[in-house]
Amino acid sequence: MGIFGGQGDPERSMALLWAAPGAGDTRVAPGPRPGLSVDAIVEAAIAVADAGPVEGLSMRAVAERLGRSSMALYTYVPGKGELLDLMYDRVHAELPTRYDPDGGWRAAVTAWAGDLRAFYLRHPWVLQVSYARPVLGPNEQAVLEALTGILYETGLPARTLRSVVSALFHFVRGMAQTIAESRLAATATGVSDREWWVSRAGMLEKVAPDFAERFPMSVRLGRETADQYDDGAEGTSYLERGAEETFGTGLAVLLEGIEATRRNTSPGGSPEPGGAPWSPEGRAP
Amino acid sequence: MGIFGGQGDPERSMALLWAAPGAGDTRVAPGPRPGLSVDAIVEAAIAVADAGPVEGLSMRAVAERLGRSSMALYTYVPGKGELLDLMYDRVHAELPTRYDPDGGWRAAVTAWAGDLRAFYLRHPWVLQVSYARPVLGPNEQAVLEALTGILYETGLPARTLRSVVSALFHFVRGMAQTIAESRLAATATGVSDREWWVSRAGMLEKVAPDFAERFPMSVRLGRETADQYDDGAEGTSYLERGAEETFGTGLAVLLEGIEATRRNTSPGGSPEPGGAPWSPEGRAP
DNA sequence: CAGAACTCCTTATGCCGTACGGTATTATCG
DNA sequence: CGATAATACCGTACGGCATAAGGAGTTCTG
Repeated sequence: MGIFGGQGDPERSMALLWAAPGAGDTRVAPGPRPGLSVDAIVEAAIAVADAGPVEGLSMRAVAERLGRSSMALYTYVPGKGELLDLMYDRVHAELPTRYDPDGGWRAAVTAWAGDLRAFYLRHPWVLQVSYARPVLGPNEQAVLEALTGILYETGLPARTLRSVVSALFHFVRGMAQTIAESRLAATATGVSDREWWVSRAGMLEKVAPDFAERFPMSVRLGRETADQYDDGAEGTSYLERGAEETFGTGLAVLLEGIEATRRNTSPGGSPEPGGAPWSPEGRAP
Repeated sequence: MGIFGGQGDPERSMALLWAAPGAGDTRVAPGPRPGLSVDAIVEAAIAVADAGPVEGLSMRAVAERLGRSSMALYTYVPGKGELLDLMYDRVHAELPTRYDPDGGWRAAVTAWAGDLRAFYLRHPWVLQVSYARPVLGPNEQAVLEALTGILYETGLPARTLRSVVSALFHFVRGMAQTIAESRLAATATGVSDREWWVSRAGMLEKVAPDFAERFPMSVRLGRETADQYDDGAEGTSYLERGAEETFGTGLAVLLEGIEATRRNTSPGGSPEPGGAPWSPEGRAP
């Protein structure tokens, strides 16, 4: 999903993204002194986006926070899309650029994933930015660089490594998104996760009394994992505690997969991990 | 990423979702004969959404396709959010509800993932619907049921199984989203993936001449995986062929992870897969 | 035939991004 | 000093969006 970044004059976008942080101080041009700066606008926009749902991020809202009219922003930034690209890369500077390799790649990947997860939860709007045509700013590149460096330790061939990088990103993004949206929904509607699920379960019973026969496996899974978080502890919500376990376990499974693939590969045999081959045609109509 | 579904009167939403397909034929109420139906509206909306980017899905556009005014839709459907929920569940009926268990769980999961991927590519807008507070319709439930059934074959404990289900969904969604957005960007801007990357690479060189020193691992990965798809074959695009390999390999790694976790677990020992434990605090500022 | 129930429409409100043109400010050049 | 040009910022306006409110016409039940 994704909201798309700017499309107007990519050269200008890239220049803005990669501009040295404190550049362009000396002023010689005529005209009134600039009261704003690209940096200030990006910062304000991040604050607005962090404060609520993505839809709240409007040019008007950002300008208001800076005491200007929305049109004043267009002096500094080509449009909303480009602003989003700048915000996107800027916040990525929060993430570590290096992980200690001494503890082994598993520990490093685990730390990387945890940091990224926490980062997405701090800035959920980042998850709205499309990653098909990446922003290609320096800070996101650094995050990718860190993970790539860690994974080269595994000795996996480059093509497999690329796949693993993708899988890890998608996993962390997906998990974080679930939690972020859940939080958002809770504050937006005033209904907690638990209340929501309880009420929904009740409705399901009414509207689909044959649920247990139609979906036996789902019911079984629900039964066997239920009641674990019913202790009513404070702090994180019902769903979030479950999500944390899901994250940890899922990540562990992925790491096991990397380890196993590594073992299969390193003898110098086929560069492909084992398992059934996959071909792109779906079987559905 | 996520557009949220309806929030007005959940009872009505659930009733609409779980309504029997051909129900409510006999007409006794006064008033003019209904010229539309929920089904017809949902179908039209799906057609509109499939035809282009999600932003093109507006109440006006759907109504226009049906020869009505946008407000006429509100007679049948509470609002856009609820309509989206209905569309979401409706298309999920395209997916198989059962996978042959005789070939083993690996083959079945592979088939499931391939089908789901193809499905998302047929209906990219589905990826925009939030899955934090699931729609909980019958057809999506059936997809979950199918995967759960397959995975119970592995003998994994329920809690691990839940994590694996999540990981698989996030993986397929993420991979499909990359391709879908890439296609969208290509048709929207008229610039192919390859052109885009080439042009971007050129800009990067200009704007960040020290790229190779700053990001050596990324450069190495790029070098070692480059030129594989340079044969200029027709059909699928440059990026998509890479994405297909990435999908297959990533899925294989995941399956390896499931297999390894299964082996670690089945002796009756700890129900947790191996590897470093994960704790929810990030280390970043 | 009266009244109620129902479908569908027109209109209006308040958002959004941003195009256009105007005004005030500040530098440089003569 | 005055003229000129470049710049920052603003007011207004356009076309889009979801949807609230209320009205017109249609079809049933009594």
